[in-house]
Amino acid sequence: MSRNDGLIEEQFPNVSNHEDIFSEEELGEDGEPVIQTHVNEDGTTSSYFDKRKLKIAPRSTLQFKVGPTFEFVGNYYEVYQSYMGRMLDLSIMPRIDRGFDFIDGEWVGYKRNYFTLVSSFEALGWNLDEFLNSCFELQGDGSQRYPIKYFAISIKAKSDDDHTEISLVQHTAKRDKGPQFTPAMTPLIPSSLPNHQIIREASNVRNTTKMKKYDTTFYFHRGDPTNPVEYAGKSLINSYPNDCIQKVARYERVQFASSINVKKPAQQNRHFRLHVVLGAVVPKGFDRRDYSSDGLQGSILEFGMETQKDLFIPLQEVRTPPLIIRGRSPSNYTSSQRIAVRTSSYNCSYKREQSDSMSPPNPMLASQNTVTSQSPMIVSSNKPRPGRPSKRTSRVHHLPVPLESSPQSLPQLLEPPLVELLDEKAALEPFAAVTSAVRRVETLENIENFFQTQGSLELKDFCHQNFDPHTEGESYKLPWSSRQNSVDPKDIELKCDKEIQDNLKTVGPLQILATLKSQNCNNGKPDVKDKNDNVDIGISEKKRKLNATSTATALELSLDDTKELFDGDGLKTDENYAQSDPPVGPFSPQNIGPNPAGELSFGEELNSISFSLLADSSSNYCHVPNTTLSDMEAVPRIFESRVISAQDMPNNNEYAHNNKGSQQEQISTGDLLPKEGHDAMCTLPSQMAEVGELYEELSFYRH
DNA sequence: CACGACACAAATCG
DNA sequence: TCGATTTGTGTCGT
Repeated sequence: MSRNDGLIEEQFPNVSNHEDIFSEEELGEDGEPVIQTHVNEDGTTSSYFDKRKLKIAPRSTLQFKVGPTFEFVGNYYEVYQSYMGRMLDLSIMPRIDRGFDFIDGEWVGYKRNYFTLVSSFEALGWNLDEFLNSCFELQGDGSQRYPIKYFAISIKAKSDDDHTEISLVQHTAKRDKGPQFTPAMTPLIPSSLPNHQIIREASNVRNTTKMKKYDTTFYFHRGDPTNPVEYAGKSLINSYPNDCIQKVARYERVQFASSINVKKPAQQNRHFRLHVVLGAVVPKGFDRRDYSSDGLQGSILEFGMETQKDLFIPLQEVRTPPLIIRGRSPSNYTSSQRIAVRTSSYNCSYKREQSDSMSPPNPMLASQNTVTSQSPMIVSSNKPRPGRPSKRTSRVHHLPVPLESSPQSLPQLLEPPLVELLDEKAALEPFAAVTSAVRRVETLENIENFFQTQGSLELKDFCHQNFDPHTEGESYKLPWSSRQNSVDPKDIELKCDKEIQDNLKTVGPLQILATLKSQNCNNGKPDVKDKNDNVDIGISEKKRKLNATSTATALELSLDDTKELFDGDGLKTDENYAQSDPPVGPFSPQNIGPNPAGELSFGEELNSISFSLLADSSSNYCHVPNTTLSDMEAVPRIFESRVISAQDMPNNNEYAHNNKGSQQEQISTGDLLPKEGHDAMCTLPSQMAEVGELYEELSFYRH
């Protein structure tokens, strides 16, 4: 992992001793937690934070988070096993793993940022081999049935207001340097849905060993000699379009089209929904006479080459609750929130009084704050902001920042709260706070003091209730502020505070909400018996253990003094398909409301919670035959209307020359996808019609 | 103000 | 440990 491991482990033992401390640190000016953390099913955590208030590094694992639970939309056509007549009971299993935060009761995404949606589906009651060895037929509108070539999943976005479809765009890891395409329909076989953590770990794998490790999780290789099962020639598995068949549809690096309007004319937020559709692909002869393309039956997609068109017939559909997409307005980023932050804190007369006995703000210190600090509370930065070098970088912070400031100068303003915070802390604990032009270490006491005395007025009550300076006697160092306005998840210190909100665990800057219900399970799982029933259906109640062990560097938080947090079954409201409006987040009222006992309580099964700050996937590695390697790496891409030329790829030659580690994967950008790569083309962009349009993307990866 | 394009920077990957 | 990669987002220019 990283250099911070030691720090975390070293500090962790202290956590249980300071449960009552750090009650406010994680609270912002408005009294809301800056980060709310939800424990996922697999022990990983989803940290929801408002990008207007807190900027997190682009590659931080905190950018991965489970999104909203999907709700059932409907079942459409029915599928039966050929000859036997057994009806298929299908269930879409989707999950969003990046891109949506639960903020103030709404699911919020960013137009400019990627989101990840993954989905698999299951055929209830079927053994995979049995399933793949069978044949299935689609029950048409009439009495006729149509042979199913394969099953597939597709995704789409819709406006929740007018139900129009919204374009989605997918990028490769190369983003601007690579092609863009619409999320493609993905032929799929039944499979379980990999954990959120697996999706995280597998999100940017280039290492061949690692790719092999995940191969069986995501792919089924038809014809793999190591597969003991022999499939009949006419079985379903043999009618899939490629030998490499996906088990999980992974839609990564997806964005809403940049052209969408995220607001209604009246400036209200538009709401969108992401839909996942499981369908069956049948030959074009499908009789659709009774079909209304825009009715509840979903939509039939026609695709394939002219000579052999196939139809994607929807079988089941699920969707997210309404989503808000924030546009590019500066108001949606921290850079625009600084005035608010500063004024509310900086102008606090209460704080001013307190400051009398302290050193005045020290702008110099802050301006040179290269600090190795780590509090996520520091939403401020004293470092040049990302982006192009500012033309105003010459600004010197000699004086406390004035309250007035033009929007233009804003980005360069210091964060007064930080400035004061640091200085005041230094004044309080001069011996503990190492104040250096380049480095500064803060003590917990100082931090506490700051928040107690400088925190927003709304927090005062909490402060008085929970603050107990005597429980924290030692120089428990909390590296303070730091990577500027970014928060390193590894820097987050875990602390408990069972009194703030009964079932919210305060973990340093994080609030861990331990919940027995997962928003991921049984998504889109309709009542199996009642097809075409859009009504809310029962949720299968899978008891989940919260003490899931994480493969990551996990911090076990002792909860000896805690009891039942939830009563499991009674709290699974966000798995209730009927509750889509308002959207139900991970923090349902039941979850975050105080409980009568006034204690944090967890389910009986919960003895500990593993907070996985950073997943160390190394333990998950395993070996897989190398035979599929070339396939795995042959990721096909198209470059839409773009002509790939020397101009477009000025570094092409360099790539080849620097291609030390890779064998022959290097393929010039203009080359067609090699033969063996075809089987790996499970995720061809939907617009791709000809192999000739394919370009090897490896050149992008091999530098 | 919105969007395409380019740029920077910070964590991850290998 | 360090260079390459990936991705949030700052910024310019239209």
